[in-house]
Amino acid sequence: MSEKIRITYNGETFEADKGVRAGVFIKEKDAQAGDALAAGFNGAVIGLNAPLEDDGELRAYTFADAEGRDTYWHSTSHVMAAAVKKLFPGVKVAIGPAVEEGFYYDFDREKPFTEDDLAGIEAEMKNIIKENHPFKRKEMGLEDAKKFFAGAGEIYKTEILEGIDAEKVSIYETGEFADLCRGPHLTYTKKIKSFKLLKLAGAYWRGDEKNRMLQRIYGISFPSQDMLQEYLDRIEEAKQRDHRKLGRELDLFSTHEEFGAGLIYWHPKGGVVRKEMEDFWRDEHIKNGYGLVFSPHIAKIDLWETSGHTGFYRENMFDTMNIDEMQYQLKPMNCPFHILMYKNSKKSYRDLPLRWAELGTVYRYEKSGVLHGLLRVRGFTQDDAHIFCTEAQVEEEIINALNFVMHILRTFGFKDFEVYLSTMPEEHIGEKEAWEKAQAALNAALAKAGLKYDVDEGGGAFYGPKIDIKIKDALGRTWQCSTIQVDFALSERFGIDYTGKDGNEHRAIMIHRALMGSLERFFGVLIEHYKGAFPLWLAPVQVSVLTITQRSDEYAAKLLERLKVEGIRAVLDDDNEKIGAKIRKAAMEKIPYMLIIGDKETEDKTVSVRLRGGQEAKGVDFEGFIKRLKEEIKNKDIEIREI
RNA sequence: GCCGAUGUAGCUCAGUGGUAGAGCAACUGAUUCGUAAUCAGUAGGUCACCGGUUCAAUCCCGGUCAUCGGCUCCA
Repeated sequence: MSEKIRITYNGETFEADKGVRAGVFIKEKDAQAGDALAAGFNGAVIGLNAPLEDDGELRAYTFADAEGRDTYWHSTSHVMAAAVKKLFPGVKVAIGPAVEEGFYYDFDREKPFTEDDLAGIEAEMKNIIKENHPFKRKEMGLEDAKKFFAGAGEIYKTEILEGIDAEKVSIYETGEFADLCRGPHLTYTKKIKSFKLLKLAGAYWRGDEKNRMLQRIYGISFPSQDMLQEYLDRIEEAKQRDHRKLGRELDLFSTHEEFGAGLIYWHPKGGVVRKEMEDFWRDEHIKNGYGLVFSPHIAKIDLWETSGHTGFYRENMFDTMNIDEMQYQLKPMNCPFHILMYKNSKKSYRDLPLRWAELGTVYRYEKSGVLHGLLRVRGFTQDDAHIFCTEAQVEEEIINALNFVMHILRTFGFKDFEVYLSTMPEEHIGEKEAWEKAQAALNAALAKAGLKYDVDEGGGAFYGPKIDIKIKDALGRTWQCSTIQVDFALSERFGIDYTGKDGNEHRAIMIHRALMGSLERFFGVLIEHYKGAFPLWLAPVQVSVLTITQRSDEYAAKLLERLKVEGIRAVLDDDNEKIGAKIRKAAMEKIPYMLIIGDKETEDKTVSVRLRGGQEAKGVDFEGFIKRLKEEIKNKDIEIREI
């Protein structure tokens, strides 16, 4: 009679033989759990092969769970490594984890892999899967493992082992390939139903550019072909939304690499969107008690020395320029200028809080390899603001800023957010007490604003704690735009003071805050979010008037004039083309409304309306249509209502 | 910056060791048409830039610049 243990599964407790394998147990108790990939036991993720030795709570993980997916992808990465080792025997393996979407494995090989190699590796992976190898777990003493991997020439594994402080480590074998690995893994390679190797990349060993560059292969796998196809379709959809592609197609902006990488040229159509963004931004700031300020683009280097930027921010700054024998610096940030304005006159507690906002254009040196369309550039306009306040006002100012951010982001059509509170990092300035007070204020503000958030422990800037808000776009991708940061450093460096009620000088608290972050970046996110089909209030062209024959040109021109008088951005398409071609052209430009004008409309003095989605309405009263448009623009409606 | 790929007409892309081609866009003409492409014609390129090999280079080699994918995920 074997020893018994007690296992709780799905809320029910069972007696089981000690040492029963997790997968066997799950299969017996749960007919529904046939697609289990891994298991959770007393808080740890384990393989289905793992024996259960103690009492405890067990659960199954499928591909629907992050734990299940990680196991699935991690195992696929082992299969890939096994294939690579077989095809390219001299290659050394580094690490091969599951990532957010898929997996990778880093290899050290003299010659980089080519796209053609991927096909061969995929074929070999298919063989390995077909041969249905088990993922065999073995334990090995630390010293034995070092000898084993040193003997195999696996220098990266031995380096990893140097950093491990344990008596035993585990090895997973997949066919002939043995890898140092914590696991867990799938039971057999055949569980991997469909996979694809996606891209090749160079990656530094341990992410450090001082280290050797390894060859990384990325891939992804799924339990069904359909799921893989769905994933590939989503990649394709993201490609279609790429703001760089749409920016060109819709004539929104351009870059001119030959005259400077990472610098953006806003064309008139992009300019309209920017104008609307800015107008809205300014109006809302005035309503929310901000003063609008403007500051220069350069200042003597001395200012940046006082602010400390020449120290901690040097590598992101453009070189200085020599003017009248003095060194001037193109600004990478607006804050020092706002501080100079603050210090221009003596401030008292009665003046605070002071909220100063600026659409300030800054220039930052970014490494050439990280530039990316509108999202990572070298010159951009921040929607920056600095709030100077007393310690007692911090919490309220943060709440105001949070509500303000949400109002702005929601108006632009974003509904889902991820909020992070980043706290004191190891390297920081300022007293611990000040940090704790500020963090408590941020915490309280988040709670009062009713926002769910995650704490990024130690993730704050060295000069203060911060709240970051990431927006989720139509494809569920997240983008970091908004940030609210408390800054102890600059208040100290510049001596930002105010006279208190008690007649003494006190240190003011400075809060940096950006809502959209950078106009360029936010514009890029908007383009991708809307796939170029902007809401009416942002649309570069709001209405296109299309004539069916030249007989309607005169009436159509009158309509155009009337729309323009009403402040609506309208164009007339009186080209000598058939109506189908004109509709196609307007549709590809993603214009929200088309007015189709033929003999009938000219006769009745009506318009025929076609919405961007394709819906049509004939015999529509023109003045009523204008009224509708103006209402929709005023409300900043995201969707176009059916007519 | 580093690794890899790429750079041919405004755009999307063919192509070859003997100085280039398509579709779309543009322009001209014909057509006057009812909800996603009318027909015909014309024009448009230092084949990214610099150098080398060659009788000859857009093509082969080297360099530069730029773009794209990565370089955060830690057995």
